[in-house]
Amino acid sequence: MRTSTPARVRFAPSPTGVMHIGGLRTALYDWFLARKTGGQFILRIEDTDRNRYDPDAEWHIKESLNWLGLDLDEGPDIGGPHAPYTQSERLELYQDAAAKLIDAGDAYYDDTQSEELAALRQRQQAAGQAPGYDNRGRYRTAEQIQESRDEGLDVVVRFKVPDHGEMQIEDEVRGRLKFDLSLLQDFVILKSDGFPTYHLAHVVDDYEMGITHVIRGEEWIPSCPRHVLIQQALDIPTPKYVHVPLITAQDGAKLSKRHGAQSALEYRDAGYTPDAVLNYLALLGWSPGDDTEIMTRDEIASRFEVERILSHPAKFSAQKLEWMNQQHIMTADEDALTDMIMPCLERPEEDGGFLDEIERPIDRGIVKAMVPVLRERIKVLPDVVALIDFLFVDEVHPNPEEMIGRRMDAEMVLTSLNAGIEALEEVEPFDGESIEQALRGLTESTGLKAGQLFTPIRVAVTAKRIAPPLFESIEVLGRERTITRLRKGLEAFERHVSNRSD
RNA sequence: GCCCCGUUGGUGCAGCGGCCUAGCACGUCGGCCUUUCAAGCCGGAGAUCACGGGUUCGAAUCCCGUACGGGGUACCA
Repeated sequence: MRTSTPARVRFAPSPTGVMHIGGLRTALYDWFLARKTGGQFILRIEDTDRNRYDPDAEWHIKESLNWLGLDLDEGPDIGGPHAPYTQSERLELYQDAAAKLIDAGDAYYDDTQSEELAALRQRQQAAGQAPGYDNRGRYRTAEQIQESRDEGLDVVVRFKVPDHGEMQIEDEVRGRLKFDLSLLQDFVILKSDGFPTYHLAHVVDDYEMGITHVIRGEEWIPSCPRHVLIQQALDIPTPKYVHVPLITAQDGAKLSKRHGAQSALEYRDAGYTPDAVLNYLALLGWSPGDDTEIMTRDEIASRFEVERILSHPAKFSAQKLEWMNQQHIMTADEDALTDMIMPCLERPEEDGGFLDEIERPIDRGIVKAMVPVLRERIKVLPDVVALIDFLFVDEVHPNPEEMIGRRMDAEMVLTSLNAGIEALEEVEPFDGESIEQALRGLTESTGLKAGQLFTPIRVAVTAKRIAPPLFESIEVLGRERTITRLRKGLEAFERHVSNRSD
């Protein structure tokens, strides 16, 4: 294995809304790289836009990372050698950098007002020209700026972009990127409210925090030359750039609520396991180089390589995620799986949990006993609700008509139920294996086929046509309750038959 | 409009100049197994490797163009 130097990577979201799976995947790649190289994974909150600031967002971001198990080495809550990790608390740093750039002649104060800018854009568009700033503020005098300030006008700081030249940037996934600087206009680095723009703030912070790899969405590629320009002017090194492809919806468009594209926490609530989501997202834009698909987080981390990140966007497939979830559920630790299932059962009926008439808390032992047979027949955790609720209700109301399975008549139902009651009264010990033996033995004495024998019993015991395996279910239900249900089922069926013949 | 990135079956990936009569997985169809449902196993359909030119003895793989898709073009990130 090639030895790699420890990477310092940061996940730097803006607290402007819920955390989307696209952002989450970026965080994943950050984390994988950090863990693979023995480096650090850092969270930095980029709250430089006070207009879009959402106070709940930061919690949502941390909760999402936490759920996926992406542990932080440095961040707002846990601190670190470069604290604070929230940009609004580091304003001085950016203002100093801006001042330095102004002194060196790489940036200037601009008092062009937003209305003027809007009018300019409008005129350009009307004339069929490319809309953009025309660098009109470049040669303002100190006096002019002071005058504007005195009048209460807005003053920003703009970076002065060279009029000519080509910028080449090495991208770790795309190779060499080339940009024509003459197409790039002077851009704002410090807003009139004293806050920096993304361009300035992240460059300063990445340098201050010793970031080695900037992993971010490909929507940043076009503005990357700005970042390198700032670095050159500030005389600080350029980190490695890793622009990852977007995740799109089935129609190729950006993921949105419309597409069922949800935030990370919605997947949690819908019953996906963190390992499955992590595994699925990792493979959306990266692969280990062979056909391996199901992997643990440690496997992914150890096989992760930035060079193997794809350069084209991937469409999100809910179907494949479901399959992958099932795969992880099938191999998950039994206790851990049970723990994940419990809240799905205990939440209120209206939220998809057990019927409200079922008493809380739910008996974890019963659930755990069923986990081995449940795990391979659920796609998402809440699927267990409909599968095992019959174990928790006092009474069950089977539909007699459903007891008559394929190629069966009423007589067979009676035979099955009666024989079942008799056999289950005797079985010792009352466990799955013995129950199976006893019930299977009945095929000979009754002349019924296995299916004909078990269908009425299943329906009487569970009130479902589709249920978990019978013998395990009966064992967990217990002898008393099983026999009671069989008797009631028998009565109900007899009533049903006589009503029908009337 | 201009700039940037991309393009392998419906979807996610493998492929890095000959091993490709293009492999794997999801999905789909059929079968087996079977107490229901799953899981598992076996098999099928599905791709002129976006298109057109080059380079080469040889191209899905390298180069150019076109088309299409996406992104950017803010005192948003």
